[in-house]
Amino acid sequence: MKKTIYDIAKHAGVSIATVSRVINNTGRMSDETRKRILRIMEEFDYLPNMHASALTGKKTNSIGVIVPDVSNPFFGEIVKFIQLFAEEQGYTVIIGSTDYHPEKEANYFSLLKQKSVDGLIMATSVDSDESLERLQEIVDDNVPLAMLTHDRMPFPMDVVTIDDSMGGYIATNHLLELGHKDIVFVTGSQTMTSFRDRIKGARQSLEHNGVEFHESQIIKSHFSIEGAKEDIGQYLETHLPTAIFAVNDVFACATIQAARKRGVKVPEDLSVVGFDNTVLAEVTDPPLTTISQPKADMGKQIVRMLVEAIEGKKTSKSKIILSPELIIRQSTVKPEAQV
Amino acid sequence: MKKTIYDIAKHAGVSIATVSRVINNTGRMSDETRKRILRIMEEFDYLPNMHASALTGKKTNSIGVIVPDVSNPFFGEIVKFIQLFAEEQGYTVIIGSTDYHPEKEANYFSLLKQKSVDGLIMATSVDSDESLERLQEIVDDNVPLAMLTHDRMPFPMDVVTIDDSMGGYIATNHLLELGHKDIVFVTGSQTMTSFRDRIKGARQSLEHNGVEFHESQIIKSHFSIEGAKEDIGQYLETHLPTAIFAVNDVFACATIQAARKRGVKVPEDLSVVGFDNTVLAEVTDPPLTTISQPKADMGKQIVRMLVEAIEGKKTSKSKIILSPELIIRQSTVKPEAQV
DNA sequence: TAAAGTTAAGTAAGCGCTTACTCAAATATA
DNA sequence: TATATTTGAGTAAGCGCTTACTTAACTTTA
Repeated sequence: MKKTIYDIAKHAGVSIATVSRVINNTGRMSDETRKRILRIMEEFDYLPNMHASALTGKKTNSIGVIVPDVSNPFFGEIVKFIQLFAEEQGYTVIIGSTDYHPEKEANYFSLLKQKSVDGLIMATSVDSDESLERLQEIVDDNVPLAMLTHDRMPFPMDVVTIDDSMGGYIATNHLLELGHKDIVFVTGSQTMTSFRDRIKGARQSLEHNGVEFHESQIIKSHFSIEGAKEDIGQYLETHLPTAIFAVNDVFACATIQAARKRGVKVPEDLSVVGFDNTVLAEVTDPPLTTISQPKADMGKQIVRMLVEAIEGKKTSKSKIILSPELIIRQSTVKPEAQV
Repeated sequence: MKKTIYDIAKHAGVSIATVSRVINNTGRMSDETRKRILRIMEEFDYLPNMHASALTGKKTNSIGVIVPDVSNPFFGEIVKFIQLFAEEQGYTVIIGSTDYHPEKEANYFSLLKQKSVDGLIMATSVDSDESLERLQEIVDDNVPLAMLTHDRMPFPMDVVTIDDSMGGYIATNHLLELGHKDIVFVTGSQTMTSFRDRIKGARQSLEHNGVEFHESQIIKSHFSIEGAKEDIGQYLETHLPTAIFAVNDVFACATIQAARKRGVKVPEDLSVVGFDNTVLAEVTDPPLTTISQPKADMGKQIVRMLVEAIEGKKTSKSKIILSPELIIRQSTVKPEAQV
């Protein structure tokens, strides 16, 4: 039932070596033979057993992608683009979603090593000792690495990010320009370097504009939208700023909902800025002013770099920093306009 | 650098057969030997080469999952749950997103066959000849299949769905109970059996309530949110109903936006019901009345069934139909309340 | 036209593992 | 104590492929 290279060879009246040569398009051989073999492969619906070829050291044509959470639309969209471009280049994608758990991340590293992926894209902040140890093994195997949306490099690797710090800066600038002075920041796990940078940029903006900053202006929240609503809601009980900048759209949506639940109107009583420009920003009420990341471009660039590294067309590492963009919708207004 | 079973065997002073036995926990052997070998494997960070073991016919501990679009929050969430439960059972997940393209679907079947996945979960409607042909090969290999969210079975397989028809029914009933008579339905590709069933249920509800139905009450839209906005907007130019039932939340959000763009207010001028209860429904303006699918439960059940089939604990096929639930938010009101 | 070079294709080793078969030593049975 | 049985572990074939090496049949070259 199962077709092997032997079946093809037998039917073509050649040796398996010849068949292997046409599979890999290597060696010399008469055009006639090659065509005949191709025809027979077609006819038999023959697909080479990739475990056998991987065992001999060939590429597996697969790349691993590790993201914190596929169900976050930002990563959902990113993954979709990565998959699209990887496919164009003839690679399959194996996705791991870590739920922000370092152990899961470490497990994925082991797993992807076992699956012998040809390269690895990471969109998580790899910091746990366990993860780094596992990643080290992958590095030892000379598997190319690329990091997306983070700019920390535990090992030499290609990087694609946006300028998160600038993103935080322009978001905050936008609020300051509107006239807000009392701005609060919502962020998540501080291990996410992208979040840290966004906050850093925000603080720089405050500083440049001569507005003071206190640690108490930061809400550190949990990751689920429900958890975030809770955390933000509690904060709002004690202090109601005129504007909030959240480090991603999920938090921004949570902010809007937490505010609404307490009778605080967005944007009249509270302006909100998000980050990522996901579908959530388009759809939420009010539509969210947010910082856009060029997701398609990011996906394309990272796949391009990784594939070049895999195929040996590129030996040095590079870093691509794309620009974030402010998308003004209706969740931000001047504080004068507030009730 | 690379550790093989030979390295472990040599260091343990045993044959590779013995090492293999401890890896697979088979055969008999003194406790002492087993422990010693385990310790050495640990020390060497040894992971068996899965291509080698797959080559001998062992399971790969991976399952394929095919969805139409990972960036649709409904599938993003579903995939997340599938991944979670699969992992608990010791399986990796290889995800394919087809963008509703039959050729991509067919490609994924080939690919997953090559990767020799142990089982396959499909959340797409498999109809193209090409896809069915490729799927046939997978069936011939006795790979267990499970279908999610669809209830069409090109081959014998396990199924988990909700009762889509009932979902359409209760959504429409809700609108009728509010007093709407002029209801329009937004749907997508008719190859999606789930969409067809939702519309079917809607029509049944109309019929039971003595409300007439015309084909012109159906808007067939494209899949991207932008395309849908366009399609729905055009329809609204010619006819403005008092309520719209969209077969998923993405279409419902598109409806709200298309309406808003034309100055039609939701819910005052137009009530909207969605389907799926994704994060979009929570977040959109106004929050969406929608039909909820128990995604976590669906993910859990389908993984459970598939794994049981893979591990031979289950030979007959079964079908699990879960109940949809109406979640009333603020996008639906009585037409009397309309302007 | 004989020696040298090309060309098309075959032979066989090896990738890292599993497993049926084998075997010697230890233990049980009569 | 002689024989049968169990136990722990090794031997070697084979999974489906790739590829270095080899070979036989042609072509060139001088």
